[in-house]
Amino acid sequence: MARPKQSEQHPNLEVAIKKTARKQIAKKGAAALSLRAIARELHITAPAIYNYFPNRDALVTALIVDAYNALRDAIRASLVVNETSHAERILASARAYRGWALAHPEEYNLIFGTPIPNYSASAEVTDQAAADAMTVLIDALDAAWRAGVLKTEGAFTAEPEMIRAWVDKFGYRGDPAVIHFVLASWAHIHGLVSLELYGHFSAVAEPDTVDAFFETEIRAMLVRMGVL
Amino acid sequence: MARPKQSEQHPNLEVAIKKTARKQIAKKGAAALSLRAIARELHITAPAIYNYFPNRDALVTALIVDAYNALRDAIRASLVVNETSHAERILASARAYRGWALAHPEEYNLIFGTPIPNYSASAEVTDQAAADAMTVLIDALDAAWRAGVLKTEGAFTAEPEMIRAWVDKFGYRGDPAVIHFVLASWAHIHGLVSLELYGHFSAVAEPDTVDAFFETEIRAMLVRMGVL
DNA sequence: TGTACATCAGTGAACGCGCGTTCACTGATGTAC
DNA sequence: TGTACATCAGTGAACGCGCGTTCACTGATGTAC
Repeated sequence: MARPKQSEQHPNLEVAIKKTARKQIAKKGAAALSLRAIARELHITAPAIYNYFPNRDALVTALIVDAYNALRDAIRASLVVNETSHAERILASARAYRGWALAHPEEYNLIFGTPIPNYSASAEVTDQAAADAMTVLIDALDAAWRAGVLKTEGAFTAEPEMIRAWVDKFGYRGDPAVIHFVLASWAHIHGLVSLELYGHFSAVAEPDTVDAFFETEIRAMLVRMGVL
Repeated sequence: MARPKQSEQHPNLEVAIKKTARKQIAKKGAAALSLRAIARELHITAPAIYNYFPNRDALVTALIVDAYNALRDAIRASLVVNETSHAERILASARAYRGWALAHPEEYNLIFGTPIPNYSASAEVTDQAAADAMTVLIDALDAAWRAGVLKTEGAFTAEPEMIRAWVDKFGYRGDPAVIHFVLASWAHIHGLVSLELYGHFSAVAEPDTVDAFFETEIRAMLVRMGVL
């Protein structure tokens, strides 16, 4: 049968493929991602996808990179809007992180969830995207530290080797404790978000009630850093 | 061909099935769990598994329950051994949590990782196991609170609705802030552990360096609760 | 403006594979007499 | 101690399915003349 005029069905098929992939991941989980299922939903044949991605792994990698970039953009946007105070900026970035995760659980999964079976990431490209996202967080806390509102003394007794590795990786020139706080905050927020996302917080299946708990926790985080 | 004498090959085939399942999950991820692959490794045929589990989902459910119980036991053991002080007991339980997760990443995944595609948990039985594990954590902090070494004032300005739900669920009769601290600590530790587990902390792929960072963090947790 | 042609995004058939589950069966085991 | 029998854990064939990937192909599009 004749090939339908490309522009009629999908103005940008590469984007449509990724979009459909995300939709299916949201429904069935990243591990169940299938090229044939994507093709079916787009009313194309499976081999057509190979014009845009050399194989399934390449598609997954593209999705992961997109996810990192979207998360980074969401956080960055929250920082720009909030210029009232460093405390508000940091709180806003934490809320943006959670907000993005709740709005795009399938992409959050892609980044932070269980590794997908039979998929091996092409580390270079995903690592770069991950570092980009991390940079936004570092910048936010660095700005607070430079402004003198972030108290780093007593952050740790002996500087963990891990912190030094991160400082080196990002060529960070400020107080290493800032990096420590970035990683600690990230871990805390990630813990909150991922427990919420997978339903471990809902003692009574009322998801909305997590808001206040999250708010309390990120404020405690700022208290620890001396910002609040 | 003749059936091999049961006791010769696998003294307890049900246990062997679960053990092999765990092994394969560790290697390929929970999503890739396959009855046929398990059978292959055990040198039996796939239908034989149906003598022990009515279907694949039942096996997964059993694995999840086992995982919750193993985690609970690991934490409980750490509490019994450490009776020097409440601070040490709580630190020990945090270390036990991490230690168990690192030693059994596949089971940790089963509990806290991305939900498995095409698997729907039989909630009743897994919820009970989850509650059992949570009870151990609650008891540890409750004991510290009763001994007066856990400072709950100022834990939150307004009690989050979520905390009340948890207090009700466990019929907890102490200060609701204790429950708040349990959930907060759990989230923090879970965040640390899951980022470590999925390699997000290894800036330079040296996993051992996380130890000191984790130690610093759980101490900060205790400081926040007034125990340290 | 009209025609010949190269491009290349998509098709459809085919490959070999592994999966969960069902079914009728078999034969070693332990028990009752 | 010896024999008949019920039990039931395992077998092997079969089912229908969806998967990633390959291949030779087709025909609409845009371009060069």
